[in-house]
Amino acid sequence: MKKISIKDIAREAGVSNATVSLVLNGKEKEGRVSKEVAARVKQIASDLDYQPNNLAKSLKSGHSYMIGLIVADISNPFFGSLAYFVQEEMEKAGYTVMVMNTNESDTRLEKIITNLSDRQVDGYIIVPTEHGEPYISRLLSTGVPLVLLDRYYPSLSTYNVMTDSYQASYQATKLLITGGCKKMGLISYKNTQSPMNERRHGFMDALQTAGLYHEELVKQVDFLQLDTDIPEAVASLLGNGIDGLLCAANTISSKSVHALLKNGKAVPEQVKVVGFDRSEAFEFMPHPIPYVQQHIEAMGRKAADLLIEQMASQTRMPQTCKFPATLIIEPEFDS
Amino acid sequence: MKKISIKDIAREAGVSNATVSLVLNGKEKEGRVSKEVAARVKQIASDLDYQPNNLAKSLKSGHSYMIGLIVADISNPFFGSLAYFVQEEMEKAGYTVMVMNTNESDTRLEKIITNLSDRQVDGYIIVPTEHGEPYISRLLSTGVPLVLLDRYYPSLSTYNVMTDSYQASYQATKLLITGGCKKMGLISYKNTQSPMNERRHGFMDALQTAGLYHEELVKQVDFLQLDTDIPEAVASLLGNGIDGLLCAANTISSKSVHALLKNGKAVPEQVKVVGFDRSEAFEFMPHPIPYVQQHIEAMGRKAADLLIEQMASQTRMPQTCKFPATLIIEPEFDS
DNA sequence: TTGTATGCGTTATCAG
DNA sequence: CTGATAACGCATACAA
Repeated sequence: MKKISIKDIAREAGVSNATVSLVLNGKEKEGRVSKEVAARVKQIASDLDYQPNNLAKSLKSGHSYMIGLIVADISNPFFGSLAYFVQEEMEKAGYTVMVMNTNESDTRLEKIITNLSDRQVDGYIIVPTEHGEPYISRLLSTGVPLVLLDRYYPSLSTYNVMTDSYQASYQATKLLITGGCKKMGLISYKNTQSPMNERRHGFMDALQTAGLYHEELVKQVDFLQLDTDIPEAVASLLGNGIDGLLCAANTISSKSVHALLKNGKAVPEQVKVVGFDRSEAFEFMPHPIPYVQQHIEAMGRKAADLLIEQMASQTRMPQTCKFPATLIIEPEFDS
Repeated sequence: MKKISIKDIAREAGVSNATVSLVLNGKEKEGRVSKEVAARVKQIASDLDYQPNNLAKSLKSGHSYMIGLIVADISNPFFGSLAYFVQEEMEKAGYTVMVMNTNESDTRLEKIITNLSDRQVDGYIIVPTEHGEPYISRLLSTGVPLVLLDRYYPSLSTYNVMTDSYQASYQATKLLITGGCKKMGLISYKNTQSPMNERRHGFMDALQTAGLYHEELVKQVDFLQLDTDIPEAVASLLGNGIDGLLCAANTISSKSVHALLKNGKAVPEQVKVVGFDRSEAFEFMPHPIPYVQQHIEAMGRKAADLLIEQMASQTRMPQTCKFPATLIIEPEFDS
């Protein structure tokens, strides 16, 4: 079952492969090929079930119509959904999306970039890892179209698409304050990147404005050790007598609430909780947990559009696009 | 910032590109190239930051070291995790994984296959859609290495990797029975493929053996309309007076429990529930929901290994690999 | 209107 | 030990 090429068609049709190429690329309009020949070639191509070799096409044309989407954790539905929308949007523009996974590892990021670059992808949408700046920087200097998603490096002038985490966090914290909390804690990731950082600052600023800030109530947990770090953080916060808690990521929320309940605290009667992004678990709480919702679809599509624009125009106008988050307060659940 | 090629190195080093190619591919051992030349070429290559063009390599060699992983719903953590492990395993063997998403659409499956095939991928791991058989069949006939994951078509002789859904379902149903349930319902997807089908039959057979089967208690809901279909199904089942419920997919479980509670039923006091795969929500129930756990990691790795084996040996020994599921009963949660 | 020749970046064959 | 040269499949400038 050998693959058949333009040559095979040319031989079969008794014309040159140049002619075949013209016909198959719809260039016969330009007064180039006679109707009869065109028809015959097309017929033979479909008879032989001809499939063009895009590798060769890309080699020739210099672009592959593939873009790389590099996410931090493909098993996290947040990134899964993001990937979904990016793919949908890129598909409309005729691009194929290769989804790759770093699992938050810088070395993997480097490898993946090398790999994709070797494969001549036309552009990148990247959720950068914490210390991946050098690799992104190098990529940037090659001039290849690039959009950073969900996080960015302040030191680099890139296209960025993300949630306004500061605003989101500030808003969420204010909800706790207006709800009557006097002593609030935060559990965030041990991560210095933009979103976590902004979430911490939004929290701290909101509290400072209200005169309620306590440094020791800002906890950071390790992405890879949630199961031990979170109960620990919660216990510590309870020791400090908190009556409110902000969880700075979807993966943190449910485990934190779980720990609170284990410690005999009623949520929200004794400790009010607000989270980032929805968790399936929330709707089973007698009093559902409010959360700030990121606009995943909008971000995914925007990132795709910015990339498409770059690839089309071959120019760069770096911009940071921040989407506001929406505070969601679900109705009471009457069981 | 033009890409530099073997030619550039050759010119710089004053040798032919053939020599450069030899050196860069580590073929200098075979008594082919002198040490000095080899060293110089390597030096220049790294100075110029040479990156090989894998497109050209693939064109020449006929394989791309890329494989396509086609999943049904990339935003579902089940497939996200599967993708994670497939990727990890393939990476070890030097392959890059392109993750693609059908969103359960047959036409998209067709498009994706065409697309990947155009790009000369070396193999496929596919979670097939309900009516995608013709496309898989066509692919199979080209002789390209292929593994079906999670689902399969009985009519096709393919490598298949999946959970033993029948056993899982049977086991789960027996748990309900031994728990004292007398009238049990099932909520599954409106889908005729292997896993759903087996889950239905495992359920029915377990009940029939116990003399407790009632045809009207087997419900099917639409993948795209869970929010309306599930409450409806639950209401209907409750109208029939069920005291036990099996949910045939992770996406069904939490919504079903939610609907039960809305209807004023205590879980599990009045209605016992068993699910497929873990849901974050489960651990917040005062009495956690037991579930059958699929071995996602094992399946992902196995699928990858089978594909690697096929690609390496160029031979085919179609086999169906069914992994047993594990019944998980979490400890009571004391809040 | 069609064919010839060339090149994209590699690798492989075969001379030298 | 090394260098031409052909070939992979396709697109295109140029000739005819």
